Amino acid sequence: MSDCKNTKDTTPIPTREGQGGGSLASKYSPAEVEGKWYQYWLDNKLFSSKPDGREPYTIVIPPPNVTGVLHMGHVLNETIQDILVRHARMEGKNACWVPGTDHASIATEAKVVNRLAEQGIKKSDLTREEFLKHAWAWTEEHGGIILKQLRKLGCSCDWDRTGFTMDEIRSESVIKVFVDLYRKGLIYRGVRMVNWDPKALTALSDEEVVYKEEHTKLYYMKYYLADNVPSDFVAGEGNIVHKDEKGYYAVVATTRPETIMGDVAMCINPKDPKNQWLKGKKVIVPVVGRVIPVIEDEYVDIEFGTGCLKVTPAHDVNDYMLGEKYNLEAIDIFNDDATLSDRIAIAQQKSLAEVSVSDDFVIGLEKYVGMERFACRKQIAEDMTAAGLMEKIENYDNKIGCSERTGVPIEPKLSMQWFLKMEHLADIALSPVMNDDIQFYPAKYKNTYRHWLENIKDWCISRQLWWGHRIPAWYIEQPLSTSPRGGEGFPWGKVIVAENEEEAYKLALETYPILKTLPPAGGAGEGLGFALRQDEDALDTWFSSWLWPISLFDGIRNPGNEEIKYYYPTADLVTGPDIIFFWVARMIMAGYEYEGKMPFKHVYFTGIVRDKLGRKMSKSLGNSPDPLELIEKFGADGVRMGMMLSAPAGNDILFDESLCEQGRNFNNKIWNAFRLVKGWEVTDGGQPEAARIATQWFSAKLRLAAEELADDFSKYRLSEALMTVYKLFWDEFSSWYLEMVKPAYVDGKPQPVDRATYDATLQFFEVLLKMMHPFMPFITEELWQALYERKAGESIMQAELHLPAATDADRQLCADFETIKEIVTAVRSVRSQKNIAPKEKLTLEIVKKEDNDYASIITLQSSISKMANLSDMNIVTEKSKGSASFLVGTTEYAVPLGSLIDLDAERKKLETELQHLEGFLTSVEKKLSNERFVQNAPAAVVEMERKKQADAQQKIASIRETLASL
RNA sequence: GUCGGCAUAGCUCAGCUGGUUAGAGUAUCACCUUGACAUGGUGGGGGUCCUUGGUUCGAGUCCAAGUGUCGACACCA
Repeated sequence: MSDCKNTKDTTPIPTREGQGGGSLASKYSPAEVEGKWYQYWLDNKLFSSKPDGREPYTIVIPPPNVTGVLHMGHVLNETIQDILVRHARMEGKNACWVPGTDHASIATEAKVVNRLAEQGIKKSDLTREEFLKHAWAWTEEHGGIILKQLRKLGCSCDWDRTGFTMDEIRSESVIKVFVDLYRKGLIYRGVRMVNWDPKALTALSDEEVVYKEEHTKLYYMKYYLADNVPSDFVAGEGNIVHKDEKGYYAVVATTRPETIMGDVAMCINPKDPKNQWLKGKKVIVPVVGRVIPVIEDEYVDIEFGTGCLKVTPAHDVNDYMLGEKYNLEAIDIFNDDATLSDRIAIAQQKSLAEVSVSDDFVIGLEKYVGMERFACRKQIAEDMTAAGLMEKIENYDNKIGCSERTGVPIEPKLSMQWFLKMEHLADIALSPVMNDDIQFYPAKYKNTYRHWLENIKDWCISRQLWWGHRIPAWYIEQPLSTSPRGGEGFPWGKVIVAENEEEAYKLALETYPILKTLPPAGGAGEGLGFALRQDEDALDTWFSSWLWPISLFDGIRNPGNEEIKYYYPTADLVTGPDIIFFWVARMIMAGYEYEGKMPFKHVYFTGIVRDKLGRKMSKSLGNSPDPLELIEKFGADGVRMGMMLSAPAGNDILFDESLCEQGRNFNNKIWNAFRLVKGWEVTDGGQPEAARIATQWFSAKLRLAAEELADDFSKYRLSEALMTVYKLFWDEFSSWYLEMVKPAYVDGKPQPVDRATYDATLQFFEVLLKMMHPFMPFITEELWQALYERKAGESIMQAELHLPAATDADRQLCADFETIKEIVTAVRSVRSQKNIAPKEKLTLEIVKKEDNDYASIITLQSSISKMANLSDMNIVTEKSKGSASFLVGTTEYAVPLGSLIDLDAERKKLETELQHLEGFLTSVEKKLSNERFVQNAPAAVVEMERKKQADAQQKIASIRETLASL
């Protein structure tokens, strides 16, 4: 034991043997401990859950991307889930945490495309089947890495239940739901304006568009009048007319000059005084030479730009609406990758053929064909300026809608897509959250949720991707191998939605009996007289994620099975508020639609993990630590604690490595407390009074703490719960309890501890370990196993925390102990001020007065003696001359100092305190002398003030007395 | 622009239905290498509770306005 301090040996303790603390290293080393116990938990199937008679507690993991790697956001999220799961498990619930991964169609497909590109393979050169082979290979190669990493963190997931959004069960569930919703009339297909990602080459949902602030330009372009303007033309009052040598013109402001190629009208507000002269006119689209009408609609903002709006129905959502309203043609000028289509040149020829337009206004569009959209914007602006068609260009700050995944600006595009009607689903999902059937933590997100549901638009669920669930829709076609069959009344091109191709054939024949009249086709596999071609599109990833809490228990394919009946609804969902619409809201919809019940009872929204300067963690800033390196450095328990120390629900957390350091230090503290206790030699001697009192007090303290802890958990205040156990262990247990029961040293040798104290201490330690286990699973298991002899396969994970409820006597004892602590601290403070060594024994005098409140303290005096290192405690009526005194409550205490006393300093200290007390008394008396206070305030409050007054008066008298005697 | 949250010690945050001259962790300062732990011990200092007004016997807490800040949504081409 004596050489402990110098040892650098960090070998973890042997678990069963080696009860002697003396063999333990002075520093806790997590590395081996953590690996060892995780394997033990796995070997003994301690995470596994099967339905039984106990109350279930279920969490489904927010599935990370299958090819992702662990980042700090995951650490926060998964730590919280693990804490909740472990806590529930120790409450005796049947805890089931289901892990899994998400196929993340856009992200994964993009990664596969990139890798193929590195190998010189273009996606377009591959068939769908070939591409999917590559994608699966990639998934198997990189998939599940993140799940392995979760084990390092200590996550107690039931790994046998691991799901994947594209495995068989989940895929079949998705298809089944699609078919069902289609048959319910909630899914439809149609041409709509959608958000097009020109890099990923797919449509996106509104939620997948993020807006970015950008500095752009506002271009003011000249649209010359096509009408002959009489020479005596006079615009009315208030009109603003533009005219130059080429003629009269209107000015249109736009941020996207390249889209003029799709212009089909110019729109003004009918009430706009400055543009009245344009009513009923026709104008020439510059560069293009197309003659377009001036239309009127109040949609146009009079104040913006010049009040003239160019209408391009194919490339702007609002213009699209105008186009619908006024029956305008939509000219799509872009290819799918947002390069300029050759349709623009064709359109120009067509428009020039109709009306003759002076060459002054026209530039041949061939040169722009194939150009990238932004290059074209720059080019066309230059060309227009050169041709005198540009009035001016201004700087303009704008928010651009960009693809969440690829980051490129979205192109609004008309296309044929599949949509899910949201009205009914939003209806069933709103009220459970608003009336707290499903509780949000923090509740502020209820507003966000409501706002979204009340303004919801139909969900575009089709994606032009291959990696994902292929839409189960087939189009009826004529077989290729036979000559065209034509014929009126045949359903060529009609869509059939079914769970598989076979079903689709059946359904096609049922729906269109006329198909039965066709002679069989000749080709292989074309026994029927028609062919079915499956839709090429895949489904939005979230269309599978939204079923996750149901599909993980196979509740879609096998409704009402044992598992879904037992585990659903799940208890808690832990996720970031950034996916409240993508995922949380939609799971609630699916939950009510398919199970008739909420998918989870509580939603815990985490904050975003930022660095200590408040910046988002990102690869480019290099401010995102690698969680695995942190775990190596501080241990998983240390990292978990570092994360949780400052992570109240919903608040962003400013992560700093020093928090993990704090966590590691705490582990070390626990470790060393264990070393102390396990190093004790035990005798059958009697229990010292100080130790007897201490054990009594600490068992009361534990009961109170357990209540506090339960309260914190019930409110999902996990960082406060952690702080509760942190202080309980470090301050109450280590600094007070252990110091009180610690046997003394005699002649440099530690004395043995009595059996009663030893047993109690071990029991306390076990309770503390259980309280800390959800937060720090590894070290608590290590020490729990070493504390007592355990059976094979046993674990702290399953140890329940049974503590009797705290009693009034417990509360009183703990309150008295707070007084003791004050006295001890005051004595220590005297030592510190007077430079008296802790070893030197002191005497403490309790000054007896009428109405003194020290009665209960006297019974605890042995503890005071021990902690303050006193030789004597005397009750006196008159304190010794030359003593330092202090007040605790209304009782005066004094430490005789003899020659050590510094009268000036003592006087000064007392005067400061006196001043403070007098100020306090004044404020209390002011209150009491206010008649309205005495009349209006509750009696208890007034009584309290009177007590404060009396106490203060007593204290002041006591200090005055002391001052006088000095 | 609309809506919402937040503003308390150097930092990160508690502070419940208004009622001790406001608390914690951390940082900081002083002292201490003692015999579980210097990844430690002991003691201390540190606050105009954003501003202004109001309600009230009484406001960090309730109300209003303002300022700052963060977020959601909507966007004017």
